[in-house]
Amino acid sequence: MKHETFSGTQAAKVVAISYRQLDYWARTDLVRPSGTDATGSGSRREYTYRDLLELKVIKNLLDAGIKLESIRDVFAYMREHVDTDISSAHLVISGSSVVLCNGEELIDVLRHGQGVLNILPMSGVRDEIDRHIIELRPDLLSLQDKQEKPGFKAV
Amino acid sequence: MKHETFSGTQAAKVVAISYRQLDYWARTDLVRPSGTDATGSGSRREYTYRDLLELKVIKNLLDAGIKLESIRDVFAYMREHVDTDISSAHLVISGSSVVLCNGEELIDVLRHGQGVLNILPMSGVRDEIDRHIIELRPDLLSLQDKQEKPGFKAV
DNA sequence: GCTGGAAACTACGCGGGTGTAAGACGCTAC
DNA sequence: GTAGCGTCTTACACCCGCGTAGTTTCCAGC
Repeated sequence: MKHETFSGTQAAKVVAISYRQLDYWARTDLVRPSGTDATGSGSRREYTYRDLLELKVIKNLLDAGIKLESIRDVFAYMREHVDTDISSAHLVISGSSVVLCNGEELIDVLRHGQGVLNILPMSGVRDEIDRHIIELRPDLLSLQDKQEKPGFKAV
Repeated sequence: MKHETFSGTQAAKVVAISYRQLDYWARTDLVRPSGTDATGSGSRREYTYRDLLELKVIKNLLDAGIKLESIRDVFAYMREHVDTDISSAHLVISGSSVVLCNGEELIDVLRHGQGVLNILPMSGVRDEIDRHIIELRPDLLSLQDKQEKPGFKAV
């Protein structure tokens, strides 16, 4: 499969953020394009589908009122510990630790939770991304293949 | 029962926030002392036990990485819609709406949730507050009575 | 090789949420 | 009444997360 990538402005549109946000996040190492990074004025960033998933997760967390600072911690933690298919799980943030859960596990986490738990169902994230991509680029129906794994692992 | 109240500095210590935070929150109408409000330089704010619960909830949400702006929305919503005993329930924040749940309801909320859910078990909040109060003022063991209702209602 | 457009870069500014420091005020004790 | 202490108040400054605007660079099309 051809590595289908997205420019900065395209990525921003797909995940519904401003270009300035995307740019700021790239400069401050929150999410850099894993396709091609910027190499100076006039160069082009290339975001992969997997990047879009991360960006959308961030956008959802922001919309939920989570501070960007905390989101940075979450992703730092995730990049270290998490790497599996997340589509059917829930992302659970408790303080500085992050877990992926489904079903009974999730309930268990809730019963024992002492602090605030931030919970994001990941299935919705993938669906949303796919919808927006099709809207923006109907040619990319080849995305039906599931080759591209989302980038997180269960801890 | 004597309406036992707490000064600004005492309240700040009990909920483990800085005085500047407490002051800022009072000035910007997030949490004002329901005992006595400030009436100028040298006056004294009087916070009730119920106020302490609210402050502690805010502190926990902040620690979980929630933006103060969102917390303002949450409390605006709660003051309108919520008014029951929260000690045994979970505070669930989904976007701009807030609910109190326990057991099966909570699970249902999770299964149908599309956005991020912020979940705070309230039992821990009350316990934490009580512990810190006893630490600060061992004389107040009269707080064993449950006369003071927490200030939120189920929606 | 020139030109136009799209993207990345830079500079500047702003508002929110505090921290620090110092001043103003009321109350209690003497 | 005045000295001291605990508070509230005010002023100032800082950093983060962008928005706005203008500039620079690359690339495509001619």
